[in-house]
Amino acid sequence: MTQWDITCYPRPMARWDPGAEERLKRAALELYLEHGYDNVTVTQIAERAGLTRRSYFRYFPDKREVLFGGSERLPPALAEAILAADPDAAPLTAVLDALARVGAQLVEHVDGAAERRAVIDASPELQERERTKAVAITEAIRDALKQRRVSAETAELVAQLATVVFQNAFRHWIEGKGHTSFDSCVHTVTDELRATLTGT
Amino acid sequence: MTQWDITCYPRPMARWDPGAEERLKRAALELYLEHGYDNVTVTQIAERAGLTRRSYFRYFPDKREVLFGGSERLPPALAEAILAADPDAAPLTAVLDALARVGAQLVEHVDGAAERRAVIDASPELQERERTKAVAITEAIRDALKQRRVSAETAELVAQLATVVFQNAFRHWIEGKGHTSFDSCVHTVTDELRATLTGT
DNA sequence: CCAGTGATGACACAGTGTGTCGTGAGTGCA
DNA sequence: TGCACTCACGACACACTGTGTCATCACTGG
Repeated sequence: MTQWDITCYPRPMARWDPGAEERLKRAALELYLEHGYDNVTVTQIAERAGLTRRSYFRYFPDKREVLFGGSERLPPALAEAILAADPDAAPLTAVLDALARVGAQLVEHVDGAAERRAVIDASPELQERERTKAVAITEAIRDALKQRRVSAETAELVAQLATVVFQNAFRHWIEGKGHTSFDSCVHTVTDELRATLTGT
Repeated sequence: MTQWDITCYPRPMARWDPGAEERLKRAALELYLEHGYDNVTVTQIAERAGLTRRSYFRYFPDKREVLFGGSERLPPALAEAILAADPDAAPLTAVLDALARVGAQLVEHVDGAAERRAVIDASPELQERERTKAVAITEAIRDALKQRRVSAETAELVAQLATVVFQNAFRHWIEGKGHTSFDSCVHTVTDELRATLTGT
């Protein structure tokens, strides 16, 4: 009555079941939704995924990270897009364009975004980790700008500003799910931000 | 040879030594500086403070919080300053004025600011907690703005923007310790931010 | 058929955070 | 003086996180 002898993978795949990481992610999301993050133990997640507690920690460094798989690809993607932008473009312009472009394709293959948001919103501990992911974005933007010969000070501020735009745009996009493009969300937030700063 | 029979407090003070919380703060800062956050245990902190591990957790909810004592007073102070500002002032103006005012007096009775910064900068775990404190500031600003009848959307953005200003101004102030006023740091950052946004 | 590889299980251990109970110093009252 | 009362603290137990170490076992390549 085990659940991992259903699929049969071709050559270069693993000796045991290769879907372990995915099973852990799904099990964790389900359990966190059902009982709340604090009331779930790593042992329970591992057992639902058909593994032991020790094996969980071979896939994820701690109890939180299981919810943020894939987020490590966003910072380098943003950096690449920024470096590929028009060399003459102003720093903020280059970053916002990159944001809109990368964010648009990011938004495609995000499944369970609403569930993840619900779980995170209910747990301060998970919110702390999410902010760390946001900082990774900020740092990637800052470093990319430095490579474009932007001053350290300006790079830092533009990166923080852009992260504010990104977070709010993403929130807008989730709230108005499907009815608005990510690109327009970015522009809306940027315009509002510009209005508050110049109108002062 | 105990260290808590030196001072003698008046009536409404405690039965044991009332300086327990302060001793824990100092012990933690010292140990974190000496050996690094990860290599220090709560037991070591408590013992240096002349207490047991169990008593540590009666003063602080976890191993991190001991470094952030007093930070809970900043959000309400900011909120109060914002609500006391000129009712006709633009949202960002009101917030930045409050920031400069409250920050100026905050900066006075902050001892060991540089040490705390060094410890936090060396520990991702402490950085996560510090961001939580920043979010508390953002939320206080947002809620204060809402009480000033600012729209929810604008309040959110201005609050996030102001928090960016606050953090960078505080960093500038620490780096140029004593040579610049907190107020001027706020203005410098604000001007730079405005330049990047309007110049785009 | 056999040695090598690599994911996994089993076990041990330090450390965090919490619940519970006992103790002993200081307090208020007769 | 005596006596209950309060309350910070110590002592102990416990669940859980995160990590090191070793054994196992399936699969691979020869």
